[in-house]
Amino acid sequence: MSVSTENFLKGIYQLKNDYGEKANSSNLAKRLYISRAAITDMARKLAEKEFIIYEKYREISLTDKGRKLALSVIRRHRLWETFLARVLNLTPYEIHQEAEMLEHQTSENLISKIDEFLGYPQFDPHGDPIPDPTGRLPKLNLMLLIHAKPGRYTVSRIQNLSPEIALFFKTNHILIKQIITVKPPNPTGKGVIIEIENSTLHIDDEIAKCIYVNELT
Amino acid sequence: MSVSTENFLKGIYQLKNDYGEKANSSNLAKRLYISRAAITDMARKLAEKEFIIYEKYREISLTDKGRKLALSVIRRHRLWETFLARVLNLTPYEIHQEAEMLEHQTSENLISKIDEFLGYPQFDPHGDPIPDPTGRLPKLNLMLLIHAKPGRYTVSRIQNLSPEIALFFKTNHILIKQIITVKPPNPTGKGVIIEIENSTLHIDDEIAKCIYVNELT
DNA sequence: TGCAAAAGTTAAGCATACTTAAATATTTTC
DNA sequence: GAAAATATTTAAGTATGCTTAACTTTTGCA
Repeated sequence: MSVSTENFLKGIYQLKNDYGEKANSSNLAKRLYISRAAITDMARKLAEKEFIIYEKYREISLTDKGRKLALSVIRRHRLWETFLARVLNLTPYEIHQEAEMLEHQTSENLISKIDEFLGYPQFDPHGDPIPDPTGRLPKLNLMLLIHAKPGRYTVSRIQNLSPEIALFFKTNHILIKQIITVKPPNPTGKGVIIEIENSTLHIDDEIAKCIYVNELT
Repeated sequence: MSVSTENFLKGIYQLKNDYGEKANSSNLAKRLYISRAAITDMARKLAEKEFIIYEKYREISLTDKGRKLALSVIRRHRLWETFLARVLNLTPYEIHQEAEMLEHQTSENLISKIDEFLGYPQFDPHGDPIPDPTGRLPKLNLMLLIHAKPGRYTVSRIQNLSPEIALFFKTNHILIKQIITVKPPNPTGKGVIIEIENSTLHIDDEIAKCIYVNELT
C-alpha cells in the first residue's frame, strides 16, 4: 500500500480515536498537510477500494479492512519508536520523525523480528498501546484521570503537551507508568487529588483531562 | 531525493564499480527492472540536474554530485545491513531486502546514530566497504594470504590461475569477496589454515601466494 | 428562518515515474 | 560498406497524488 494511503487511513483512525475529532475533509487536510481537494480525491479512491465509507459531504469512517491497515501502520510506528528509543540515543522528537518514515517501509517479517527483539511490548515509550499483528490492542482499563474514582492507577498516556503542562508534569514526576493513588475529591468537586511518591498533589480539571490512567486491580 | 533517483544513481555506480559493466540503457534497465525508455527519460532529467553526464546514445557516467549521492545511498544500505545483522535474527537475503527499502528513508541523523552504535564499522557483513559521511571509502589493507596474521579477511584478488588451482578454488568456495578467517599457523609453519563457510581448510604456501586478501576491521 | 460563512467538491492542470509501440541510431557481420 | 541485428530514443498514454480556482452544499447564527 502506498505511503499516501497508509497515512490517510492512519489519519482517520487517529483523528477519531486519539483526538476525538471528526474525520472530515478539513481536519484530515490539516493533519496530513494537504489540500481539502486532495482529501476528497483520495476519499473517492479509497471508498472505491473499500478501505473507507464515504459519501459526499459526509464524514469519513474506516471499514474493517481500512481499520486493519491503519492499525498495522500504527503498530509499525510504535514498534519502531520503542526500538529506536531502546537501542539508539535519539530525542523523543527525532524518534517520532524517523518512525514516521520507517513505518511505511517495514515488512511484516521485519516488524515481527523487532517485536520479538523487544519482548512483545504492549506500550511504546509514550505509553501508547501497540496493536498486535492482527490489529488487536492490549486490553486495559483506561480512563481519563478526571473520571477516576479513588484507588490505585498507573499513568498510561499523556496527551496535549503544551510546554507549560509538560513542565508541570516533569516537576511533579507525572510520567508514564508512574503509580499514583487517587484520593477522594474535595467538597467543591473541582480538580483531582492524587498521591504520588508519598506526596499529595492537586491537579486542575484541565490538566486532569490530559492524563489517561489505568486502574490497578 | 526520490527513491527512483537514488536507485538510478546507485545502479550506475554499482554497474561500473561492482560489476565492471557499462552504464548504458540496457544494463540499467535490467538492473532496475524498468523499461529502457524509462532509463532514457530519467537520464535526461538527471543530466539536467547535473547528477550524471549523458548524451544521446552514449554511456552514462556520474558527476561528483551524483557519485556523492550514490555513495550516500550505499552507505545507508550497508550500515542498515550491518545493524540488522548484528541486532536481529534475519537471513542474509532478508537483511538485504529490508535494507533496500530502509536505505531511502533514513535521515543523515539516524544513520549517523546507527554508525555510532555499531562503532563505525568499515565493512558490512558481506565484506563490502562502507563509505564515510563524505563518501570516502575505507582504504584497503591488501596483502598476500601467506602474509596474513590471524583475523578476518575478504578475498580480493586471485592470481596465476592454472586449471588445477582454479578447480581447487572453485571446489573450496574461494571466490572474490568471500569472507575467510585466518587461523593461527601450524607448529611446522608451513601453509595457511583458514576457516571458510564454517569449514577449516589448509592452503599450501604456493597457493597462498596467489591470493590477495583484505583485512576486515 | 434566511443568509453569509465555512466546509466540501469539481474541474483543470502539473510533476513524477512509469508503460508500450514506433521510429531512429549504432554496431556487428558478412 | 551495406544489410541485419541490436540498442536507444521518441511519442503517446497511464496512474498517483498533489495543486489552485471556481463552484456547490452545509452550517450556524442573527
